[in-house]
This record gives sequence, structure tokens and C-alpha cells, in this order.
Amino acid sequence: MVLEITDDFDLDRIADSGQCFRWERLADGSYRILHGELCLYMERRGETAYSLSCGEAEFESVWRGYFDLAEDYSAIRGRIDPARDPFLQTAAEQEKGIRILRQGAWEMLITFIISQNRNIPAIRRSVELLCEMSGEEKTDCRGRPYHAFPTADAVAALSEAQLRDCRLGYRCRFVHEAAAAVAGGKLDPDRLRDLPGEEACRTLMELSGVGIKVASCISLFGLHDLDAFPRDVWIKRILENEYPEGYPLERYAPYNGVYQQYMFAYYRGRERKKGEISHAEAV
DNA sequence: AGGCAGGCTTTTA
DNA sequence: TAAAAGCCTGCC
Repeated sequence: MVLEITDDFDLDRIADSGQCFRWERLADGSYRILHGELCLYMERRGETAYSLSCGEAEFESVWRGYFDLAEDYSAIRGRIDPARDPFLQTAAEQEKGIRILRQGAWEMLITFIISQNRNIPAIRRSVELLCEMSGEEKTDCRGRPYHAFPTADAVAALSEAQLRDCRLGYRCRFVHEAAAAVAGGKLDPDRLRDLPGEEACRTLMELSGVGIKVASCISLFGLHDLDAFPRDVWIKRILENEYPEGYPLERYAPYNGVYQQYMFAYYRGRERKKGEISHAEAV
């Protein structure tokens, strides 16, 4: 089907934003998007037009929500005060098109436990290995195989050796414990959406391997709490360098997480570019 | 009590 | 070899 999107929407920026680890950019610039047990091919076809491999019914029941198309991101950007927050203003302008996907709470729980102390390529690899190890085998609409994100039961049933083979390192125990908690009914990740943000975070942090940063990521990307504000190494640097007097969280509630994403992507992209330049000079 | 150092698996650049 | 979308433990 063909879809018109007039609000901010940029597949490349979403793919690079560090919230989804099962998107694959194909040679022609289109994307193969894995989400839970589903697969979608999506391609830009002009200024605001996109072609999607799904039909209207699946789009309405799954993908419209997944891409958070009911939210007006242009309006969220418009709330930035350029006089008081020039850095944020620039970041949002540069990274316009990022959206906060509505991904599965369980999937984000495991994904962000895996993410700790690792870079994005390594996260992708482990998530993919875990899916291959325990996710249901499927075939997409082009006849290409893929693995669904595994259920909690499937992950909980994995042996320590199998988890180790997913290159999880010391996170094996964390992943297994979280899966066991969900499989055993002690934790229902979806029900966390019913709790106030702070309480959801506190509940998540009862799991070993889930600290404040991972809990914030799960809240933002898995529970769609747009006010969650993950403080990773990059954001800490930004706050030190750009906001020595303190970052105005109150001014930007309840969308702090969206602004965090603009700043994170902008700063990381800028530093990466610097690295490339100095590398080129060295060569 | 709350802040800090050190360790942890593995990959990436 | 250092750093990577960190967390846990032990120490003070």
C-alpha cells in the first residue's frame, strides 16, 4: 500500500537513532523492519509518500501505531525555545524526522539489558543471535526467512551455554532472570504502561542488570513514556558541555524523551564525523 | 546514606 | 588498546 506522511518522518534517522536494532537498510535505500513477530518492507517514494509491503488492515492494526503516526512531532519540535536552548534547537532541526517507535515492552526489556556497555553493531548482533536461537522461524512476504523476537518462555528455556553463544557475556544471567520473571508471571512488561513513569522505572530496576539508564530506555521505547530521559554517556557529556547550569527538564515535560533523542543523535553524529575527519587526516 | 572505584564479557574502531 | 545507549559489589 501507499502511505502519505506529512509530519516529521525520516527512515534513515529513525534507523540510526539507537532505539531499534532489527531494521535493515537494503541496497536501494528501502528498509526491512522486524518488529515482534512481523516483518515490513518500507520505501520512500517522494516527498511525503511511502510504499509499504503490508495491506490496509495490517497497517491500521499494527504499523500506524508502531510509527506513532498519531503524534505531531513537528509540534513537539515547535515547543523548543530557541533563545534559551539554541543547542536543542539546532539538534532538533538537524535530526528532524526521528520518531519514538511503539515497540514491544518485552522486546525492549531484553534488548536494552543486552545494550549495556556495548556499541550499536554489537547490540544488533546479540539481538539477532538471540532471535535465531529462540525466535520462531518465519518467511517474509518476499520469501526471505527471518526469526520473530522470541517469547519469554522461549528465552527462559535456553541453557546458559545457548545464551553464551548469543555473545551476551556477563549479561547472560540478566537476560535469563528477566525472561524467567516474565515467563513465571512475576512481571508483565505490558502492564507497566498502567503505572506512573517513576513507578514503572522502579519496578524494572528490581531486575538485576536493569539500572536507571536501561530502565529509562525501556520506559521511553517500550512503554512509550515520552517524558523518560535516558542519561547515557553521550547525554552526560552534552549536559556537562551545553548545560553546565542544569538541563531544564521542567520546561520540556512531558516530551523530554523526544528531545533527548534529538540531542543524542545530533551529538553522536557530530562526534562520529569528527572521528572520521581525524582518521582521514591520519591516513 | 550515598558516592566512588573496580570488575565484568565481548566487540568495535 | 580504549571505549562502548551500564550495572553490581564492596568500601568508605
